[in-house]
Amino acid sequence: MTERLEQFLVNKFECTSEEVSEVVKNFKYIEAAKEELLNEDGNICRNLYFVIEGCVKCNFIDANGQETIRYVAFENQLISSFHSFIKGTPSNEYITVVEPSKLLTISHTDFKLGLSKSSLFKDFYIKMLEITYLNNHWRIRTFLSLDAKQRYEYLIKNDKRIVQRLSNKNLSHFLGITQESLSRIKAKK
Amino acid sequence: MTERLEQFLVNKFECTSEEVSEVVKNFKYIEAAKEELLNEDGNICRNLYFVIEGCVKCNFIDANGQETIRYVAFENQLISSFHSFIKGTPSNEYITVVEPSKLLTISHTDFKLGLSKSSLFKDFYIKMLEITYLNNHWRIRTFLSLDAKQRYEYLIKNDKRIVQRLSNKNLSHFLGITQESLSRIKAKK
DNA sequence: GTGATTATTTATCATTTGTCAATGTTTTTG
DNA sequence: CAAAAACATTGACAAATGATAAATAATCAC
Repeated sequence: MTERLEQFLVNKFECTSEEVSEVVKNFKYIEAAKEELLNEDGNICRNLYFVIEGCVKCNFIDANGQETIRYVAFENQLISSFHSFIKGTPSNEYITVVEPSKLLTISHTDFKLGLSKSSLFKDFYIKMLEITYLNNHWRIRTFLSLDAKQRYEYLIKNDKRIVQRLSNKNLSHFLGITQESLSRIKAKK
Repeated sequence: MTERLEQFLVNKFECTSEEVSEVVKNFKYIEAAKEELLNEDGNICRNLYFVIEGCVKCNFIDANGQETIRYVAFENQLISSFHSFIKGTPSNEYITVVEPSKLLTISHTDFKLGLSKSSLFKDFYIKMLEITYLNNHWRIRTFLSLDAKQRYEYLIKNDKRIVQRLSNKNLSHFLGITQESLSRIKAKK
């Protein structure tokens, strides 16, 4: 079940399949049902996930019960409550399965071990952080300079999967607006 | 002029001063005047900067002439148009000096060279990406779940330097609102 | 399949934020 | 120092978004 991750790594790095399997062998395969929580708000996030198939979100609920979605991962994307994973401090968000999913997962312990032993593993980590950076960069940029409607149109243009596969509710929470606002935006088009 | 960077590295890593100087020797000292552009929108950003003293911002101007500030660096912080620096593609933002500044800078070429030669340099890069991740995480989170007033109060509580040292105009552009809105928020308190 | 639950849309009204304009204040520059 | 430019505040109004409620529509659980 690790072909997808291997392929992902081969695409991102120039390296042999032996090197790739050096990284991949540390991951283990799991399946997760819709609405399953891979980590809970308040707990230290000790795992990193790679989505083979399905959809997983990082989300949190504020004092008024309002949900917000910080990040969504589909096929061939990595997901974790990374601030918690990095620092070993409690997370402030959930990791919630959105669609029934097939995942590869690695524990923080194995991750650190891999980093200390393998140079390719370190390169993998750097590449992962770089990809994450680029993603966050655009997320910040769109929030800074676009209104809700423009952010919605940005997603349609640049990340259509999110618009197509998330429910309106989830999509609105990813955009940082209410369901009702998203309904109006879609109606007005 | 490299003591600050050395100290920064010693604080962040457990390593000897010889190891630190291995990284630091690749940086060179420059001074920059207020309003000086370290990189321009459309150009590939080929340098990374460490602020010894002063203040530098990453900002962009939209079609209506509206400025937005994506990131601000003060003393002991790194700054670059990192998406451009990483991928070697044209930047979509300026790097603008806010206060007269003393900086250390390293070219992308020397950075890559350092990465390929020194293991500590790779660790430095990982640490830098992690710090940047944490920063972006909070920036995204506040935009998703807080309104302008709450974001302003968040800054006062968690990053007072930004409120104290930026002009109202710059601060409002960092918060993603207009100067007028910020004025009203401050008046209402 | 049916009832219960959840999601979506629509409408109304309140609040926040943006736009434009006017004015006062501070900073820059010659 | 004085004029000019940039910045900050305030007010009036417009547009965007949130809150609440109600009516469908879709999905889930038994």
